Amino acid sequence: MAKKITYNKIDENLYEIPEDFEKGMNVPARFYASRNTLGIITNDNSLNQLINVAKLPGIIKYALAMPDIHQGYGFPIGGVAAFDYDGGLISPGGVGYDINCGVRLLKSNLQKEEVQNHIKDLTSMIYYSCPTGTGKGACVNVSEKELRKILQNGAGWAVKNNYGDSRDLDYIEDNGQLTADDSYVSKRAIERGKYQVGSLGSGNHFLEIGYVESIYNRKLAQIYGVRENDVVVQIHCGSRGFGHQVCTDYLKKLSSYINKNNINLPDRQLVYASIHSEEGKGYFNAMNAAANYAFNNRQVLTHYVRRSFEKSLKVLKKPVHLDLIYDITHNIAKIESHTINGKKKKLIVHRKGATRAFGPNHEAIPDKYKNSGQPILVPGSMGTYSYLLAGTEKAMQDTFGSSCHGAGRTMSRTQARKSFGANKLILQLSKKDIHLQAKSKKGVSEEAPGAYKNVNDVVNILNSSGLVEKVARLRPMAVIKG
DNA sequence: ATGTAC
Repeated sequence: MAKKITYNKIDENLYEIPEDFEKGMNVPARFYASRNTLGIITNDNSLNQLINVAKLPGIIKYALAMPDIHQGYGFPIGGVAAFDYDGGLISPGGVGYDINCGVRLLKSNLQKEEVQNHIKDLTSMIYYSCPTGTGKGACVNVSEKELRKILQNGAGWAVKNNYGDSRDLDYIEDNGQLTADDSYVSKRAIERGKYQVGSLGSGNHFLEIGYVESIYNRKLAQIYGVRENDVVVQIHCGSRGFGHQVCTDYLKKLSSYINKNNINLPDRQLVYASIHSEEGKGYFNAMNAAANYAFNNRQVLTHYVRRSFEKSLKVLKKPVHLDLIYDITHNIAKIESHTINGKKKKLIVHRKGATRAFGPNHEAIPDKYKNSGQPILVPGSMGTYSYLLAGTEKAMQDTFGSSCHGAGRTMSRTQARKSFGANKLILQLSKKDIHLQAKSKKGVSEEAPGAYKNVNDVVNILNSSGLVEKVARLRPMAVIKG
């Protein structure tokens, strides 16, 4: 029986497991929770995983967990961990299998009332032009040569090949391109990647048409360009089989590195390497290549969503366009500079099921949003609300400029399948005027809102902690799932 | 998350 985890209350919604709680911890472990979510969080293995992360060498300040934390591979999902760049620790478990899983938000020039009567046709048009589900299926099949260009150029590949506008790139985290040497990618990953360029995938990935239901902050909403009743689209997907293969490949390579260097790990799933070693450099480059694959994936899907809107809504007899508000990543490790004890320090920040949430005036934020902080997109569970938030200076100080990525599971996929029937869920959504088009019933059951925390709670925890500013809330009209 | 088992 594992020993009971004890923690101190630091602030209204912030708890800390002290450094002396368990031998080997280098820093305390901190997690954001409310009275409501505390019981859920302590119910799985995620806090033990967070304690193990706190034992890794070179970790800075604390191992952090956002309010959507749940158990993952090695590191908890909803976790943030920053490591000293000189020590150079990088770990695939701190990123996850779905490298650069992320979400983008598009805003149309249409109002809810204009789209409502055509929602089923529109959804169907998108569903048949954007492949969903596991396995092969792509908007565009590419040769190895073209795939390698995607791995190097990210979303820039899509724009260059007429899947989007060059302005789109300004509104993607890191402009949709990270530096990557694709020679570190395995042949097998390349093979899997060729047939999934422009595909949604399955699991919690989705494509959603919705509208701006309420505005919390008029000034910020104006800067981001959203008003009540505006029709919006969210695309949530990642690097598909390509990223999965990269993770698999490097877990194996880094496991050999751990053995070769006689490193003791708190958990075998926490394999890592120094980014300055050949193995670590390899993972970093392959991970960035997968991130580029995902950025490009979301960009190609955007193109087909735009074409579907134009075709399906011809009846409106007006030009229809969708502008990208922002595209944000959920699963990645990045080299960033942060102020630690008054001094600028180069860090490797792992965000797994967590997003970047930079505050106002950060150099990485597009000019248009400079004064408002970075847009943060928090999709809720299927058929519930999603949020548009803004990063704050407090997030820079307390969480290395990070926020949560969603509602966060409370139930395993298996448990959810046993607990919720797909037909009943579809009916429940339809009663709320939400149209669902899904490839598999299994997927629908696994994604039942009852298997997730309440996204309103999660967002309010971060808001009351000062880490995010609430800008707007989105309500779904139609959801496409794998 | 994932050719849900190399």
